[in-house]
Amino acid sequence: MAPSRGGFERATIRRVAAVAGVSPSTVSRTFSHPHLLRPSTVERVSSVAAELGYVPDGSAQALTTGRRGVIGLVVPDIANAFFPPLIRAAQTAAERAGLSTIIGDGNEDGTKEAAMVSRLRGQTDGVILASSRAPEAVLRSLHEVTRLVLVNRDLAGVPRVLIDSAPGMRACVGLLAGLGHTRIAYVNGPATSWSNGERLAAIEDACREHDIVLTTLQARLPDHRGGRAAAAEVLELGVTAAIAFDDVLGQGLLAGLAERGVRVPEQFSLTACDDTVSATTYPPMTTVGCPVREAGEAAVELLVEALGGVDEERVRRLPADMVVRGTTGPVPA
Amino acid sequence: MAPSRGGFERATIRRVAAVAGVSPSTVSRTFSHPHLLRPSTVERVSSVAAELGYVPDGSAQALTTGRRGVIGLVVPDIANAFFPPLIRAAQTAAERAGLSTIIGDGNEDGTKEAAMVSRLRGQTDGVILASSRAPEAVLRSLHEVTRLVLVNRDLAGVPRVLIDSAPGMRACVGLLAGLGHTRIAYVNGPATSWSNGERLAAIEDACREHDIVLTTLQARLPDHRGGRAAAAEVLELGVTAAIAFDDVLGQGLLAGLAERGVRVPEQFSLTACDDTVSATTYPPMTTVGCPVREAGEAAVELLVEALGGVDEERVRRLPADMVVRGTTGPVPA
DNA sequence: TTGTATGCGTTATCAG
DNA sequence: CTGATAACGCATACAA
Repeated sequence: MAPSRGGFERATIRRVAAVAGVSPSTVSRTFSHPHLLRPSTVERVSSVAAELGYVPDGSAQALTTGRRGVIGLVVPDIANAFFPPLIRAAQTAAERAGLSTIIGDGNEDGTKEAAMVSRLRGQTDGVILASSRAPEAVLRSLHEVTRLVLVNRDLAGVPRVLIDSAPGMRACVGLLAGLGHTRIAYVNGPATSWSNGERLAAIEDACREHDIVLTTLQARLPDHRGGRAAAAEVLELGVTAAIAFDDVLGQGLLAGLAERGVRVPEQFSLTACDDTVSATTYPPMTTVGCPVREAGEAAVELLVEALGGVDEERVRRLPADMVVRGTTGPVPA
Repeated sequence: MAPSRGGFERATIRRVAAVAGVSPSTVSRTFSHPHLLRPSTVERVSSVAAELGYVPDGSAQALTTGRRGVIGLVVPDIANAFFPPLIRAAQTAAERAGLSTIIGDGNEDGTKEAAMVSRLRGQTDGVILASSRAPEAVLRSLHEVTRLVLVNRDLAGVPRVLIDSAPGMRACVGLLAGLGHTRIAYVNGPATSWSNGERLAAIEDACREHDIVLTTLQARLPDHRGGRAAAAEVLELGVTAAIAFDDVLGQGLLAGLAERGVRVPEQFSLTACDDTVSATTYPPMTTVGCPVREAGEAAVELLVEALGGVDEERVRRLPADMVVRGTTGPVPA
């Protein structure tokens, strides 16, 4: 077997030891427990290591310590604007804990997700599964064999981070009620989405409270085009305001309205959720600002705790609040 | 040392072997070279492995084979809309090659990037560095010690994928010229960006060719707000059209124009680059569609080649072409 | 404070 | 076709 596939002669702990005139264990300690060594030794070994371009081999470390120093983070779609900030925050938090992050794209497919998590078992210390599309039973069996943290999936017994968009959604309904709207529409997101269920429930509840007539509809697809196409339907409903499942759908809706010459917020009001693209639309959208960064950090924290042996169930709920911008106005006369 | 940190009893190849009544080697072969085994043996071992929830330990595999089955992908900012599609495509291509992908966020900082790549050396087989902000010398020394592929960085001697936005940019100028525009502005991107240099050069060239007077300016920051703020400056220039470095800047510009009551494309024309958010603005922007997905795939292919021992310099150039949408129109009378 | 010996889980070599 | 054995690079218990 050729150990150096392709030609790079990677420096090993032994080579460094030989050059520095110490034993391999001393080199090892230089990196993992320098306080056990005489400062001058650390100094000398470090400089030799740097000179030789030595970097500890993660695989070998993993084999002896049982910790790979890598976690997995699986999301349904990296390209969905909701996830990159979450990924970024998680990645930063992980790095702070000395962990690298392998990103998995589940391709909006629960089966694919489960397969990824399984494979990741052999390469990571644990995995975070965000907005999973997989059925409960699958998640449970995954949790049996892997250190697992869920984001936006409420499964008793599994550590999880939940973004609670209900307060924000209720606030949106309240805002619209205050502006005189009495008939509004909710444009649903994906049926398999836990968040969609939560949001819908909160809106229904708030509408009852404010005596608002709510009509719900489903966009053909929960994306920009779907939202754009849904504008026609929404207008036919005779409502004066709409709440979109998320920003992407909301932005589509906004474009669809503009396309039809409907001025927002003068003639129609609109709110969305997530605050992914709301700040960059014109007019900027009133939305619910989901704390995705905090969610990413919290998920890593929970996973790190679990890796450390904490076995109790941990749940972190993060409230999402309304952000008022320019798409909400008084009901037209 | 406690081998099973935290409580999970991971099945090893030996346990599977014992239960299946074969030798460890046979279990190993069941997964890596099943064709060397009698089908019935493969069958039996596989079922035992499945029962025990056995997954090969990547670290141990890495140690013997010299291949970790993991590559790194470092980008300046995961949350920048340009990268997620590239990441996604790269990740998919990598997976097809049996590789997992560790994502690194360089935080728009060349030094941070270099540190990430260094660290990744111990955990990956090679790394892809996209739109690096690091100076040439740093990249070269990184290339000395790591299998490295660059995206959008033209460094002789290092395998690289270059998205050539010049044709698209020239086409934009041509389009505007055909619509009667004779004075246009270019809003620059980051100074350290290789792409910005390429785009500017192409535009200058095309403007000369079409007898167009070009004014260039710099947004305070190359983001949405920067673009929005730049709208005022652009309007003062007395030009009838503008080309933005990228979509984000373009979208900001578009919002800034709307804010000032300037109708696009009736009173002012606008083009951008990247096609990240152009399709979702209102009106949808004319832009240059960068083949980021292809770039991600190509980068992985180059890296896989390098891992396979291909030592010759490989360069892949991908042309970006114009996508005409709704922000370009005839010069106002 | 440092060195020596052993084993982590797997694969490749070689023997059968 | 299958089994025994020796590494891979590192961290640790133990010895010095």
